[in-house]
Amino acid sequence: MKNKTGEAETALTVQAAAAQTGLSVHTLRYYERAGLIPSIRRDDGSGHRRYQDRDLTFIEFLKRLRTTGMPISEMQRYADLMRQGNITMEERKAMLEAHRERVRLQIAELQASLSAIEWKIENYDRLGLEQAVSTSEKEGTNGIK
Amino acid sequence: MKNKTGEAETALTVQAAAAQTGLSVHTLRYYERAGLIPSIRRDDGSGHRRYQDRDLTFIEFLKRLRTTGMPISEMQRYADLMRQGNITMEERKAMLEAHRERVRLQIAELQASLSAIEWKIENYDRLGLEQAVSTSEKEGTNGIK
DNA sequence: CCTTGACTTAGAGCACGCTCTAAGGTGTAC
DNA sequence: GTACACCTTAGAGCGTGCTCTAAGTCAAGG
Repeated sequence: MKNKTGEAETALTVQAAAAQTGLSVHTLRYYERAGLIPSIRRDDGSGHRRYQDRDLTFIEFLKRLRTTGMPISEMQRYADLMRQGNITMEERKAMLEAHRERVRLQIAELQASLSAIEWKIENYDRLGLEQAVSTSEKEGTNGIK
Repeated sequence: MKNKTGEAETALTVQAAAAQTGLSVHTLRYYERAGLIPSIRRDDGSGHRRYQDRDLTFIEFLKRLRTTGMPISEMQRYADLMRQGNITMEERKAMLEAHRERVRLQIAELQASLSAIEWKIENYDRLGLEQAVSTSEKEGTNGIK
């Protein structure tokens, strides 16, 4: 959905920005109100939001943070630091480093869980349609409800 | 925290089960009420829950499903199927297979986000304490608030 | 001019997954 | 027998992250 030759076109409406980022219009406004997004420029007459390329780039980054489970409150802190300028670079970097570790842990946990799930699926294969009782479930058949 | 030589001891109280699984007492009862856990046996006189090894094993599996983002409603469906016995094995296996794909996707997404975060951290290193404006943020310094 | 439609705001509402409360039962220790 | 710890239940409450509503503004088209 690039404009012409892919050069700076800027100025998307909130709808267009929603379409492009995959967030809802509501969520975009919510993020801005929450102070996560710095400043979105407005159209002179109407006061409507006009998303520029750098806004969209930053929103993509915010999406990364959310995807990886960073709470809104921490993203607010990060955005606050950005607003304070360069003197906060170290702290921002430290936040990202801490978050990086959490993400690595998350990935490791998911991988362990994936293994467990795969193992369970293989169990269903092994004990397939002949026998039933799997290695960790001997329930069923007793009408509990 | 195994009992003696690590053999079958069964019969943990809800507190002990909570300690062992890392879930709260409240959550254990909530899961049972929600029909996620099949049956937990009760003490004759008091009616108190007595968690057996297989209960704990199954709870660990439930934790895997939750960790990987399976909604409670879907876990309820899975537990329902278990209660219906062996004829539902295929459907249960299908559920796990579908979930496995979602988990794989999640991991891929997390890894992509991790890369983005790492890249951003490296940016802070590169533009370090000398210059400030990073590749995707030229905010700051304009007192918005 | 006036309708249409996309936008604006502040604030209410909602789904999810717990988490806690209130009122009461059981059983062991003194 | 009574204090105490620990359990039971049904149901209310809560934090998070959206999601939606109501009331109003603006600009372009007929």
